[in-house]
Amino acid sequence: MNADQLSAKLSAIASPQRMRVLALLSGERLHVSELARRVGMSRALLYMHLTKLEEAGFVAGHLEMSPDGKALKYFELVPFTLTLDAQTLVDAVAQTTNESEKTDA
Amino acid sequence: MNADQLSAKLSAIASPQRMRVLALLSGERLHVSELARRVGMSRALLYMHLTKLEEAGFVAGHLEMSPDGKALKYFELVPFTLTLDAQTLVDAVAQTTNESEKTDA
DNA sequence: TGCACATGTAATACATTGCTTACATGTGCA
DNA sequence: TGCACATGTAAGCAATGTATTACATGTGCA
Repeated sequence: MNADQLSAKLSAIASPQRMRVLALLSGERLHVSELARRVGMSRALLYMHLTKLEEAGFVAGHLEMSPDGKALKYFELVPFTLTLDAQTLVDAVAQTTNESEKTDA
Repeated sequence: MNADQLSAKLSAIASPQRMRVLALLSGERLHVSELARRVGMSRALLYMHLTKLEEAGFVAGHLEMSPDGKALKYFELVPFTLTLDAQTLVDAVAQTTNESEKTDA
């Protein structure tokens, strides 16, 4: 993982609002409207946050049909573990500057 | 560590520019002007980044006198290891919402 | 037909960051 | 005296990120 990718992941998670979303999804799978009520923010805003989290790979969402015919978009947490220390950063930076000479991976 | 504190730390580190700074300081102690040349950015800009990193506790700076009488502000890396997973976030969020009822820590 | 509840997005305003330029101040030295 | 090199900060601007409001669309049901 290069510096830009790592930065994207960290930026996605580095927000109190998004942390709350992740914490809630950590307990259970929820659909957007329900999640919006739980976390106390507008759907539109939640949407932006969810999009960011999904792009970074922390959550995954998929549309489902409820028994009574309503379309519900459920989001669930994607398990992850990130360890951050100086060496991690050195490696990420190294892979970034050498972006040109990538042989296999 | 509550959500806001964690967010501050992650935000500080979630920047390719600041990652480069940390990576450089990981190898050696450097003073601001020299660091600015190495990383290829203006001193003023570097200052902002260093301030952010210092507030988050990733680097520490102190003024020193060079043999020839110049004041040099050296920065060095503060060793750190951060592990991020769902539980970490749940804990951080929990400590934030219970901000009112803090007993001892 | 109209209400309740769902998804999805556009427009807009506002706040925060990131960055550049410029200046003030201080030391050593030719 | 003036140049080179250092710290430290303020002002202004461009780019991002955050948040609100509003609208279009669809389903079930009284």
